[in-house]
Amino acid sequence: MATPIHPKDPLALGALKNRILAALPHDEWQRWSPQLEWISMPLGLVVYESDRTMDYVYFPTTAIASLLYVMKSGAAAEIAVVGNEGVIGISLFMGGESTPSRAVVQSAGQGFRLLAQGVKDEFNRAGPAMHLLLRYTQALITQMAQTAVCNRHHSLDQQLCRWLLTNLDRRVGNELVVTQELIANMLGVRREGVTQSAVKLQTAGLIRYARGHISVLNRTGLEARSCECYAIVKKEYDRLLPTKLTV
Amino acid sequence: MATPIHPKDPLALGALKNRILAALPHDEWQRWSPQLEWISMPLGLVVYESDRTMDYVYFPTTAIASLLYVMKSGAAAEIAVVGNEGVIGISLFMGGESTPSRAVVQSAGQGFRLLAQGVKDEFNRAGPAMHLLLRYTQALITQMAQTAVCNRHHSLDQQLCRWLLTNLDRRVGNELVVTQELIANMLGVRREGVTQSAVKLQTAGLIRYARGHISVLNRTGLEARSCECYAIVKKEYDRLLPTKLTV
DNA sequence: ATCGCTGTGTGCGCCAACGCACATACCGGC
DNA sequence: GCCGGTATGTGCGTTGGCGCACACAGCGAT
Repeated sequence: MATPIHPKDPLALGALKNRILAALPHDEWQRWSPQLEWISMPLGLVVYESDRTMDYVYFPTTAIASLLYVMKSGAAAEIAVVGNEGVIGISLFMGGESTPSRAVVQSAGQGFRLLAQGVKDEFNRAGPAMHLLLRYTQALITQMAQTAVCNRHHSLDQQLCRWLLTNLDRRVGNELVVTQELIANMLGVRREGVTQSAVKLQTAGLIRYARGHISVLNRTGLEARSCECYAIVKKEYDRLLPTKLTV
Repeated sequence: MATPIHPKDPLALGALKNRILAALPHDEWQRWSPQLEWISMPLGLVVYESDRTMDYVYFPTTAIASLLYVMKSGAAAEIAVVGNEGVIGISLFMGGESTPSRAVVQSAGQGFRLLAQGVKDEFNRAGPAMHLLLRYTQALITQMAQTAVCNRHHSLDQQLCRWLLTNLDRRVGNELVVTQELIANMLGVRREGVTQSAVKLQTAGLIRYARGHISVLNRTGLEARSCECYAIVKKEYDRLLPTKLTV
């Protein structure tokens, strides 16, 4: 289930940057590759809207999206993050076709997309691709569950560390391009609260930031300040998904 | 996908009390029924332990279980509730075999169980039963996601209303047998906080309670005091799962 | 060089929920 | 009828995060 494919095909090279696509066996890849569309995913792109049937599933490579629920009051809260390890639009193969939540690109980048019918067809073969998607879905479930726990019990300081680490894992390098305002929106807290926590982290020498750029200077330090939720979720992703990316 | 089966078979009569089992088509029911085991699920039964491979999946009929995560500190938080509408042990067919969370019977009752291999075999047929289980899983995902949002933004008063309604939906009658202490544990809050909210609800004439028994006197009133989360989740369950129970 | 917009820093009063400490009330068993 | 355990009620000081208000700092456009 883990043989990377077509190392000389430029499409495959891109696809290797997504953990799901990279894990597709040869036959599955043969069927998928002609249908994959390489796209740009700019900041703020609404990948899918709540209660709307989706047309595509998305496999981010360098982009990162947040699944979030927007309340009637307008306040929002992030439910999960999907980056190069996953796929956006699981409800297409889970059978519901839509969800009450929304997916928004929170860090611009690229990705692939695949027409809804394409995934469904592949899923209905009940082969390795289906099992891969289901295992990913279970990992996503764990992330959501842990988010619920985290929202209940952990401090903003801890949650900020977790958020930074979760996003860092889905990027190359040690820099995040995101404002404190945006982080606050994702976490569902006040911008001022994020500032205060960020000041602490910067004072402690763990991060350095300025106007929408955050550099992580001491990853281990962040992990130590984070709550257990980060490690729990990461462990589940590593357990459930084959082969980490090498690209 | 929705034809109830064998109305004269006592096993089927019991199974009709679980929304998943009740929705099984005839052929699927023929295969499952010999393997189903009717069991009692007492209060406190740990249906599955975190990170342990499960041996069975469970289909509660009158029992209700909570999926919860217990932190290193010992504090816990409920992630989702599973009662007669669902199945406990989705990780068996999702492919992960275990989860970091735990399932505990929170309201004693009965249910059916089915050996792990039985569900897997059925699931691998990729037929109606698989699609039914996946749609249920999506509903469960929605519940978890909404729990995350709720934990972030809503007051204890609102969350208590939601919890009562969620549990009421999985029981017959208008009475819950549960202590405030237990509710507090599930919600991940202080027992005193639950008392204070409960006093308000009783004063408002919405509920009446004494020593572990709560009677709901005014369901509509509870719905009005609850946050939007309750309705969102209920709507998704009704959308994703066929045919409400008639028994 | 200046203006304006965006992003960050900080102070202040407020409130929900917390931790702790007890008081009371009910129920079952001897 | 009493006793002990369980369930619920209540007060008090603390605290993390909120809402608001405003100061300041960097960066780009004219």
